[in-house]
Amino acid sequence: MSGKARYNGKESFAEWQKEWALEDRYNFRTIEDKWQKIWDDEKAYKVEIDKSKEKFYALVEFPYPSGAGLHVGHPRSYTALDVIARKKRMQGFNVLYPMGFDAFGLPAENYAIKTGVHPAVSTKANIETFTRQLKSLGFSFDWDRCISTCDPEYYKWTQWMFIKLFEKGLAYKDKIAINWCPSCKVGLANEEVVNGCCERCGAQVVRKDKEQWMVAITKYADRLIDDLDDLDFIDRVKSQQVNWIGRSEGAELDFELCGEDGTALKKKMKVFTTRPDTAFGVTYMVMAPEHKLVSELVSKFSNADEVQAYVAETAKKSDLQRTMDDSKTGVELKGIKARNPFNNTLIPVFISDYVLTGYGTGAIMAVPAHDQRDYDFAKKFNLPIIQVLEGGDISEKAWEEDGAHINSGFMNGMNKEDGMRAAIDYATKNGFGNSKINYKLRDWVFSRQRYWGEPIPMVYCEHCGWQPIPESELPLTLPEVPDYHPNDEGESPLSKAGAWLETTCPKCGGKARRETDTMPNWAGSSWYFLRYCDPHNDKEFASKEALEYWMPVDWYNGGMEHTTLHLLYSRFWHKFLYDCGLVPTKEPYCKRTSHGMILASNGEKMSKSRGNVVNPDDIVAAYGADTFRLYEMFIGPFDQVAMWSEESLMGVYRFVGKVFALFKKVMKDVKPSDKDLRAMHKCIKEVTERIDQMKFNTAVSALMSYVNYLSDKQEIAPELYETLIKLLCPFTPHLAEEMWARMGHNTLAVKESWPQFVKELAEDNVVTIAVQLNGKMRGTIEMPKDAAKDEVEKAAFALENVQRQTEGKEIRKVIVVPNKIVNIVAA
RNA sequence: GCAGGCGUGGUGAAAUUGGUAGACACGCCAGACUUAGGAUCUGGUGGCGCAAGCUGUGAGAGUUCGAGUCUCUCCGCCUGCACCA
Repeated sequence: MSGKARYNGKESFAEWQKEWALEDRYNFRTIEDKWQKIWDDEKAYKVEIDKSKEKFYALVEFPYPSGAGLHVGHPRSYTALDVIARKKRMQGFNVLYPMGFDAFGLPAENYAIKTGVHPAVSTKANIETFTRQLKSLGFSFDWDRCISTCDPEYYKWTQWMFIKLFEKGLAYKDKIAINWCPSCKVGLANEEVVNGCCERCGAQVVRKDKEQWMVAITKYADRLIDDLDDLDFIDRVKSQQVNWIGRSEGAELDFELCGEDGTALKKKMKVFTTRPDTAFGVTYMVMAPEHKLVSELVSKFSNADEVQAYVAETAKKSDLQRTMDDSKTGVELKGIKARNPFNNTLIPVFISDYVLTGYGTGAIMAVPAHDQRDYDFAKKFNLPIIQVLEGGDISEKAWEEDGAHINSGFMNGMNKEDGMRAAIDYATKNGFGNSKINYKLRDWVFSRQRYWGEPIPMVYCEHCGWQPIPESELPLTLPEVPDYHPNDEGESPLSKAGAWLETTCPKCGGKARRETDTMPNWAGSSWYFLRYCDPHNDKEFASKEALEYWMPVDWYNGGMEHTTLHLLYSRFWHKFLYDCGLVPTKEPYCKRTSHGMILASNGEKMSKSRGNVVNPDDIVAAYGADTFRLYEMFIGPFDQVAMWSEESLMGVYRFVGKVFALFKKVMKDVKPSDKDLRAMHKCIKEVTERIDQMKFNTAVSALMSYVNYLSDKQEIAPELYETLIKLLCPFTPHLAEEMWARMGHNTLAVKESWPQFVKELAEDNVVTIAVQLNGKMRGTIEMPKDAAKDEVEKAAFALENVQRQTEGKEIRKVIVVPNKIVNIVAA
């Protein structure tokens, strides 16, 4: 550390202090610039492995460096974990709190298409802006560990891990429907489809099958559910992940298809059902319009034209539109029937878009009496409804509760459990079905026909099929391309990369062609927390030593919107690496919390188009980083949405100014009174506990109450003020540093130790007890803490109000809750 | 549609997890002060009422000595839905 920087060019600390004494206005600009520079010069937040200390790994979701710059929502999460990281550091932990950039993505590419600016150029500029903005807020990131997913030294390892997935059979190619704009001839992201039309040209978007790289996350479905048990994730994250994976137990059953007259077509229609026991109530069957049996059997349909028209119509709808639509549509496949294997009846077969190809087998047996969607469909198409579970009235709606089986042959009288078992046994014995576990979770579509992403390190050889490129050729860097549009077949812009495409097969040495698809954003963000542990390693993605010291992440905070995608993908990815013996823990994150969004003052989302965006730069310029940080912590409950309010921010600004001004009342020789110490210890206790619980808003309230208490005093003992500085340090580090120095210290406040509270002093020795009569408040009594029950009761009855209102009444019961309440029940 | 969440003064909210509803702020009202500042300080501020008191946590019911908190029904709002990240 350089004395020059510390004393701002002055020879001695005393000289510098003298200069301050003249300045009694809170000048955040000078203070913040000064301390940011000192922290930077001294690398105050640089962290290394130190086995003598307990580690703490705090992580926030790294941002996508958009052209719009930092949003006021970003610092909510970053400040929160900065507060936690700083407190942990003061408590003696070796804290890793890193930051980086999730830098590949669609917006940079669209910007390139529009302007011709290479995504690497615009991304670099955006990262610089973000870095400047983040640094202006005084976060305690170890900037030496900053990473970017678009850096070849980083994505080398993303590609390396993909090859591992391929080698273990978890990456494969499959046909998947994409959004296709027939006019632009491009595949569109969901976000680029507006009301079923192309965002750029307005043409009707259709679904089109395309070969894509897939990753078999479903193979990990059970472990992704089961291992949640041992994790400290907030409940709504856990339940949302469990529901997203959507495990359900049931059966797969085969229904024979036949002609109208019952002649077998030698085709089976496989369905998944969670209620095979209701099979006697099946009155029709439904396939998704894309189901392959539809095209295979098209010659058998007497209404083939109608069927094909419906299939074409369905291609225009997304899965989301299909499930959201209430009105059931569909077409009967005239000319064929299905045979119910349980009772041999022939039933009609339909196609309808309420059945999706992606879930189960893409076909269902419909039980209209006991499923509302089937019921609606049956009513619309005048299909029979047969009740097989006792209990409800099915004249108006489906009966979706349980009941004993009726009209169900061998299952009659059985409950759900027995019925399920009997139905599956029957199906197994007769060879038309078996029990089956199904998931809503689908395998991960890993291909993008885009430029600005990691190239998929695979080559295709006529003889050997798909082969990964040798490790020595990694990273496979993005080639330059003449333009960033996909080609007319919708192939990635990389298909125009000329000579880059041609290579040799790593297996047979023959001619081979490179994969032109790139990876999705989620790839790079699936393992970035591992790279932070050892970001400059060029031999491995991170050393074993670094991983064993730093992993797992102790506390990970991020948005709810990432719960089902990023958070699940990265848990899966990590488990895969664990299975390969590459990481020491089976889960990446011990604790996961989530912050609420910050909305504009009118409750709307902040957006450029609405013109209600608050730029963090303006706030820092007008009020300073400390006020900004403290306001974001005070704005409301951390896990809920909050509305931006410059008036509330002003209140916080006043508070910060008050803390600054309070310094003048600090007198060297004043000793704290017992009451002072109680106030101080209470504040330490509340701030300490509330930070751990992420109740930042009430932690700030506690600080405000303490400052109000100190403000009422004429003279303040140094101990009281220094404790305040330390407690404020995680929230307003610049101010804390400044006041710490003004108190005459030449150490850094951020490296001081966190104050401890004495339990006895943090609690009041006199308590106010509420006195109720029949549950209604009638007054309060002051009692020493833990006073005897009968003493409390006596004092309660002594209240004038109580005497008056109990006069002539019978006292039936007196409830005394120690230190809290006395309730007298009288009549 | 499915899934998760939220609902308390004029506003943001708090409530030791079943025990004094509205802490801490914003705003507002009244007053003080003057280096006229984005001031600062003091007092007040859920509603009705002169008061005693009554009433009050989206609506309705229930459990309890006691419910913002637990249970059920209903209403409203927000978020996500797999190629935005």
